[in-house]
Amino acid sequence: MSESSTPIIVPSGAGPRGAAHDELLDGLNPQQREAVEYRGQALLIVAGAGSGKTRVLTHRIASLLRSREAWPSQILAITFTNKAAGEMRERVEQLVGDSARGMWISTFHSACVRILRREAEQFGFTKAFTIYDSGDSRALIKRLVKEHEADALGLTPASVQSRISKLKNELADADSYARDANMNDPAERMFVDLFSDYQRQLQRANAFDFDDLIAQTVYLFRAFPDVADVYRKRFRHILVDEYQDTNHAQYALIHELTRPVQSSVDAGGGMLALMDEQDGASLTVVGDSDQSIYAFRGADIRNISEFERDFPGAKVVLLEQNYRSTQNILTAANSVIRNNFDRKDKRLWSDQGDGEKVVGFTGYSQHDEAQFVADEIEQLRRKGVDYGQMAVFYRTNSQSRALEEIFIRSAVPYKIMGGTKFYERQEIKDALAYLVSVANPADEMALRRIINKPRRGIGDVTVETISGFAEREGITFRDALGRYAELGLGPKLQGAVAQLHNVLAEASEILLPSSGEAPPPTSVAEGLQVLLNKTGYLDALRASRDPQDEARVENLDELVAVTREFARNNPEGTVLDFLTEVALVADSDDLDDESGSVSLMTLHTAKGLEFDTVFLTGVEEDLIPHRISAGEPGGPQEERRLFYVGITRARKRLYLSLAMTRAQFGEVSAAMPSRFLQEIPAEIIHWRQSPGDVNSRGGTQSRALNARRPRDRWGNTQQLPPGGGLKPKSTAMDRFPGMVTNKVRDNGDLELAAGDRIRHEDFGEGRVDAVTGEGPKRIAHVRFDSAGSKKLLIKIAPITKL
DNA sequence: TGCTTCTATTTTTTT
DNA sequence: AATAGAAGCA
Repeated sequence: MSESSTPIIVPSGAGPRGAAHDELLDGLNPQQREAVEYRGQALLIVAGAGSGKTRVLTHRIASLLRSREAWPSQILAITFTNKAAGEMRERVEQLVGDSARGMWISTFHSACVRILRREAEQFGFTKAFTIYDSGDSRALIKRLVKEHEADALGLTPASVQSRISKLKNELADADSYARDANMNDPAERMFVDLFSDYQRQLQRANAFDFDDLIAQTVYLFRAFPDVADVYRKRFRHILVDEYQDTNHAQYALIHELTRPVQSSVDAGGGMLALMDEQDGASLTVVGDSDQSIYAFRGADIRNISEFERDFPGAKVVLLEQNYRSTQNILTAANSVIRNNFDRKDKRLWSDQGDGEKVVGFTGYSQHDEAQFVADEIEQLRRKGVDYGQMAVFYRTNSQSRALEEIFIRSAVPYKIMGGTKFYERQEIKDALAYLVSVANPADEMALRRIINKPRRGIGDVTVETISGFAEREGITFRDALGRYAELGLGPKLQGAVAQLHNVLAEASEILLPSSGEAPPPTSVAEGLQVLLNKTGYLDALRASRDPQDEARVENLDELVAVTREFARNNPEGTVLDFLTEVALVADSDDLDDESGSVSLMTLHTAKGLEFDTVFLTGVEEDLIPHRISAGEPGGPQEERRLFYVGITRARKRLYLSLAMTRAQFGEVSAAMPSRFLQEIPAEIIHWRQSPGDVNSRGGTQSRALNARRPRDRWGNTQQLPPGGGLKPKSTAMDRFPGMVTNKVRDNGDLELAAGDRIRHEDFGEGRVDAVTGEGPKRIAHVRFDSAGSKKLLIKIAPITKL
């Protein structure tokens, strides 16, 4: 690439990289240094798991800033999660101090929202646009599918949604799709109709869905080169983390941003004084194709594997030394990932020594497995390992239930990352829909959601009446509410509509004062409370006899607390800023890590994190690799990468566990050990209880237990125990002294003291060593005669005092 | 319109 | 097993 004829914005080029840099390079290995110091248009850092890539990235940024090669405002760093962004910002701040302020360090999505809020007016949106999460867009699609009666053609809301999402990630729209589709097929025609209708509705509601945030930004840049140039001139150094997980739209966005700027400089008086070409921004990407686990949402591994082709002259740096894990853990990881063909061979190594062996365990049921995990956690805790340094991973969110149940009973403090998100709860979505209805009156979806919550007697019929009126008059649905007297409704309904309208108007005055003054920081909390109280939403919940509604009230209290917290952190923040944050911040980004608890999360959420001790549970066929992945192209390989990601999160101790039977859909079925287990060399696994142990033949072959299930899928029923039948038939149960049944009770008032003897339904008799905690959280520390020491939550443990 | 009851479906992963 | 949606009835 040609040298840039450096224009105004770029600070004077690099001075000799001397003394000032040394401390930034301290403690880095030669490859890491190279990655920090390289200066050029394009740099690919192939960073194996635990190879210190965040360190390299932050030091690279710091190095650019310190040498005055870049101002903070010229740096754009993109990560995949808000949490990663926050961490990166913090670490850069540690290196360079306050000057980190002006940098953009954010996710693709938040960066795009920021750009779109500024530029929305360019193409038919307002800056008050709302962001539809997948639930919102599913609701909209569902309505459209119904209206078009598309189900008759075999189109379900779910399938339509995922197809639209995939297409958007490929930057296709309804028109471009229609050009290549077989339009003789009525189902295809219908899909195209739905797609374009969906897009029309979004536009009308002044809303973007998740995929639009990226795709529409690309569209904006392509349609308005002047706008794009503003950002191209501004961002001179772009850094992208987890590049292997970018999809086509994200790739295109990066491409647009790194284009050379071909712009005229306005010399004043409308005269174009000189044409100036400036090189595109320098691009640094970091990634590891072995950790690509988001193909299902359009991530294209080719973005990284063809980087050198896309950016000719790109420099590639390989980081293979792992600073995180012991050699045994790395050996396990390497020997698993090796089985993926079509990958560049890469071997992580460590100089930390072998460390402990990987521990394997096979439980009878998922409860049994969970009990093993809980016991092991307690034992490690007694040895001084912090709860916060232990994590439990699983493939699917539903697996967290059994773990949670046992953890509660065993008084293991835990937190679940991700999963059913706070912001996806009904009552929270309702409350947010109220805020949206005020902030973005064009959003009919939000209004429809809350128009009859709480019950106002406004049903489908009335909604359609209002909608029809709005259409005839050419006004928005929201405005139609304001003209309640003209809707031709009965007096009761008219009153209900009028009341809703008035509350919305009142909240609007608080949140977006018509005087044009900036609302005070407390306005969001205030507005929300007005909406919840004066609409009667809270009253309805309080009056309800559904016990769940009590929890809903608490959740709403918490939401109000969140708005207050938001106001503290963002004194200038408006209701729009609040809604944006809520839409884009996943629960896994929860920044206040309660360091005193064990983290539970899916393997996907685990990416990018690390823990001293990792429990990888449910290592079974049909779970990992997941059954559904088998049919998908590249599915099994992606599952293997996912397993690999899980293994490489562990620093010192890795546990792999599975269960012989697993309950799913309310039915218990036999489970088989995952094929991935066999890929790990036997000598580095120490099986506390191997699948072979539980196999009635006592063989080493991995087979499912012949549990007393009539529907054992191999048709086996019972077999003789290894000993040849001297003892009565051994059932699998004999081998599980710690097996757990599924009973929960309430012994809220059971009084226990040290020295008491108790009987536990699963663990037998034992002696109480100590009682700690208060009230409903009282915990008994019990030494059982046969099952060892355990902590039990007295309130719910199945125990009786003897 | 709203409540109750019955039925069908779900669980792959997420910004 | 749990829940959301549909259908049926008041």
